[in-house]
Amino acid sequence: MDIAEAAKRSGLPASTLRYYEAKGLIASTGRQGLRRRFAPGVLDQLALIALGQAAGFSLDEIGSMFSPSGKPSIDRAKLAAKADELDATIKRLKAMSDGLRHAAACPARSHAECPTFRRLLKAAAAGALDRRQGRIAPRRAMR
Amino acid sequence: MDIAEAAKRSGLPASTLRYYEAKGLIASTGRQGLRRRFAPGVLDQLALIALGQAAGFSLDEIGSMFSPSGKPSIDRAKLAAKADELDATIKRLKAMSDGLRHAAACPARSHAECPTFRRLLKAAAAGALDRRQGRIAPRRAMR
DNA sequence: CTAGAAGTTCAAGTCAACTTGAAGTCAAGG
DNA sequence: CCTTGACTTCAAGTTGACTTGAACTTCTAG
Repeated sequence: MDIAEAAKRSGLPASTLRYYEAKGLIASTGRQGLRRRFAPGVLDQLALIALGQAAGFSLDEIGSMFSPSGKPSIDRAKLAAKADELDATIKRLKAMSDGLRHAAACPARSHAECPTFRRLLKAAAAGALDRRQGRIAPRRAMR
Repeated sequence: MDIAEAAKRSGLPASTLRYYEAKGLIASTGRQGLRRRFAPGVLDQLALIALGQAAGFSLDEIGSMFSPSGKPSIDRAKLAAKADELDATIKRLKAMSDGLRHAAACPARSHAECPTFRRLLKAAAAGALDRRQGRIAPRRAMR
């Protein structure tokens, strides 16, 4: 597979694939002339990277979690710790979602005065302020 | 409240508060000499901002969702749409968490060969690749 | 009254994750 | 054979969310 096909099949621009290769996140099987060739497995690898990103890991973290061949390369305890982190993030997100949904539905004049909203806010904000972590990045344009 | 106290109570550096004020996300009640004074309500406002960030909204989005006084300023349909977006993100995060936890526990030699892991990966990755959005930012150092 | 801690502005720097541009290389079709 | 378009490298630019530094002004304690 050449870079154009890998790009097309993964939905990522070729520049990103080169960037990931330079970072050591993926590997090409070699070159045909100057041109990179990729094995089909690179698509799984890219999916894994996208997944890791969606879960809030930086590219460096992803690189340290999985080798360019897609096999987990860190210890199980660390993976479990990441899962715990993720679960905490999920809880806060759930609170935010509930808060937004309530704000959308609540008939109170001002949400600042609505006890339900305040409770939700307080619960979620406590987590957000104290353990400021696990933010979700601004979403990019869909392609 | 002066900026130092607001900083201390919110856990944010003063520079961030100035930055938020410049962005129109919070408002000072006025100046005492050159120095900003903040009403206690600014703390709720900051909590709301932190919450919005944790949920993946950019500062601009937060600014358009809530006025500097903390009242929701956009329509309810939009809030509900954001909540839906968030729920989708939560689903992917949950899949990632399950995937990590499984990777930590699974006795298979290589996760690439474990059917459970592959199923989880496939499900989550499909979402992550197709609708590339709602990433969580790399977490910053805890303070 | 004066020293110094803490406030102020404004411009510039930082970081991650890419993207873009310039300049060059190469393979395939007409 | 020659053009064309996809590929290559490398450096520099972009964006969001801040942070840092320089130069300056104030409030507060002694």
